[in-house]
Amino acid sequence: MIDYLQKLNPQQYEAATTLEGPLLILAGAGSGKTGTMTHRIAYMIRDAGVDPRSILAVTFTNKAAAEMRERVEVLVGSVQGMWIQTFHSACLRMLRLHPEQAGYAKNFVVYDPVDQKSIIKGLLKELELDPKRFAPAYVISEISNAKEQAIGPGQYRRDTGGQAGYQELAELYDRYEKVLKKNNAMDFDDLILRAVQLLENNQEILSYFQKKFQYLMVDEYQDTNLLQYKLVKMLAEQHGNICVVGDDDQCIYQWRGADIRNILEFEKDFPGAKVIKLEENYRSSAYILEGAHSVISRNRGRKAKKLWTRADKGEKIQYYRASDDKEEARYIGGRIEALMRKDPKLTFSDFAVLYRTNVQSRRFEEALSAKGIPYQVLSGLRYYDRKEIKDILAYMRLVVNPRDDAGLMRIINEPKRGLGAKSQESLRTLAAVRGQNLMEVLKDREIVDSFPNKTAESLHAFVSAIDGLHIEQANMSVLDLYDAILVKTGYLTALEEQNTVESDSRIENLMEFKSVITEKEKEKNERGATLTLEIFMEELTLLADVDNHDPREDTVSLMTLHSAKGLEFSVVFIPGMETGIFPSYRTIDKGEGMEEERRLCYVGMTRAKKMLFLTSAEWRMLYGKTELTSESLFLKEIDRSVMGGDAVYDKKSAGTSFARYDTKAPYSEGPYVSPLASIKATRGKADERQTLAGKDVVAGQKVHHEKFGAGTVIDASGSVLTVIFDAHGTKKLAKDLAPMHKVEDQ
DNA sequence: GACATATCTAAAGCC
DNA sequence: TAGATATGTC
Repeated sequence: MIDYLQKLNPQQYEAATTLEGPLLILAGAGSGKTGTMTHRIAYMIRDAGVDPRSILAVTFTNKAAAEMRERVEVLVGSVQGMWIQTFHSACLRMLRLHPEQAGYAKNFVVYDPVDQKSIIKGLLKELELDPKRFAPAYVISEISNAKEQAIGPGQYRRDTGGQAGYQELAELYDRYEKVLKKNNAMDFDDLILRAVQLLENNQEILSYFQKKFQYLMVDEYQDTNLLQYKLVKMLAEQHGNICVVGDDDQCIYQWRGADIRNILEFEKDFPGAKVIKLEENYRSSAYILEGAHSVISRNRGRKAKKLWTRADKGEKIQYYRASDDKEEARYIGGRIEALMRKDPKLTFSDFAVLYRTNVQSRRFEEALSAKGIPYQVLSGLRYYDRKEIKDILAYMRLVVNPRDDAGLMRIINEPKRGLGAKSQESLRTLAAVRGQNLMEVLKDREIVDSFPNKTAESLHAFVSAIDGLHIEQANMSVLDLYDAILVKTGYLTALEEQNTVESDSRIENLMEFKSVITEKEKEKNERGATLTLEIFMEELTLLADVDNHDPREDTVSLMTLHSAKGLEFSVVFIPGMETGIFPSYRTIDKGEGMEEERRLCYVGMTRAKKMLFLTSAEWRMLYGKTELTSESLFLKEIDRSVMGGDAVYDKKSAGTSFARYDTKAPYSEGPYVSPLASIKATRGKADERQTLAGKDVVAGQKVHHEKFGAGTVIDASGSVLTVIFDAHGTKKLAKDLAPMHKVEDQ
């Protein structure tokens, strides 16, 4: 056996040394997936004589790509020549090599969601559509979905023809595509779609890449969508050397297009495929694994597998039902303190609170700061989403590609230069009438002069600034250009004049951004290349997350279950184990959605190395209302034998003790009916008693409803509090009970 | 264009 | 409840 492969277990070793033919590595949580993949690449290069240039490894996130690159570098010394990239950047790279064949001009730009939104907004105006009925976000998601299915505007129109509202959507989609084409721009979905089309329509280009990439690897294969599948399939068609790594149990992104069938049907899609299961877990203690398994095994659509560990049984899973959401947070804070007192080796960064929705974070922030516990919240907000950064990026883009209308619209009045909605409106119209890009229109002196004096002046100044930068740009470093933009556009001056706390922090961010550029330049220089503006822009647009999780900081981590995928912590808390929160009310009566929630639960549980705490709150304030909650179905699915002795279920609601649930109940198809009815509460004045299915209810009365189940009407602080048990625990019932009255904090 | 007020809505977020 | 967005007023 080769020395560096010695650390691998037999399955990992086999996976790392199987190079030819289709290979599916089913890598369970904590099974050493990345190590296996990187060793596989190392083996190719060090022992199998594979040319690094013939390796293509794709991941979903920049973080994953960076990690893979780093670890391969450690093993092999260099990643030179290999394509270790995200799906999007790999596609972009192919498209940059053949823009014309893909139907674009050389300097095409990549639009982000903000640009998309501004385009859709413009189109809504143009078509005089109601932005409420056609919310930009909704329109964008429709378009995105269509593109992920490789459905163009024409087919979209045909497919949806006749249905109310779809006519307009089809028109929007069609025009949206035309705008992008005219602006020489692609959105994120285009990157994959156009790359696939490029290969589909150009046999030579396809053959070139098929020959070039003799060895393909795909990480997180369970998250691939139809287009990504097509891409991989095409590239692998000739040689079949395709290795995909993934875990169907961790497919938690179906809602954004991931198609779990890709991994489930890999062997069908790639005949002769070898399947290797990595089932030895190196992360969690046995009780935790057992608990996670008892949950995930309820899913039907999954590949049979079971993680095991050599580690001790460890601590049982703890469950705590708090009285309300505040107490739940206090409890978690208290537990962190107590555990750290007990075990001095624990640091804050050993703890994570993983919640289902971002709104839950607030309570934990409050509770942790009250106790003086340092924490960091990993929110969806990203560094490059900051306005000032986006603005400067838009300037850069416009300088590179003057046809970039979305970029221009973004910054034409940023900083304020008197070019408000009205001027923008007429510019847009002019451009539309003349079929030109905004910049082309602006370059026409006559047109600009036809605007009111002040406006014309501003426009001239704007055009000449951009134009000047466009010309100078060729002989400038990225950093110099950045400075020039800040100064010549008046952006920096405007901020300085504001002189507020906010503008100060913006300036700070802008300065911080300079170090990002410097770093990138250094990086490139080390590899003997120079950082061109184009390359820089590219990397930035596709760089979504600057890994805002800083593991070096000793803080408790607060994040959603989704963003926890791939991470691990000694002690994990999963709060909000309640019907409606987790599983989310939106999925409760949908089998598919429910399976995904269950996978999410599995992902969350398997993040824990040593201890896992699940909590729920009896009363929870949500959307301004306080409601009685019921415990999550998932709690009942965890095998009792791995739960800590002091786990108390529904200690306050009589008749709902844990023992009543048959945790081994067979998993059945159809709507998920929780054995435990959930409770909705509403308070009205005594003379405004709610009726339930035509029945008048009064305080203290037991009620029964064939659909909603049994419940009791109880009395709270003088007025009637109607409590209804509902088999689904969804908001549907709330509607049935309207009008609802607010329930004050108990 | 800035600011105040009204209204609406509520999951997750990779590139 | 809280935030985002739309609308109103100066």
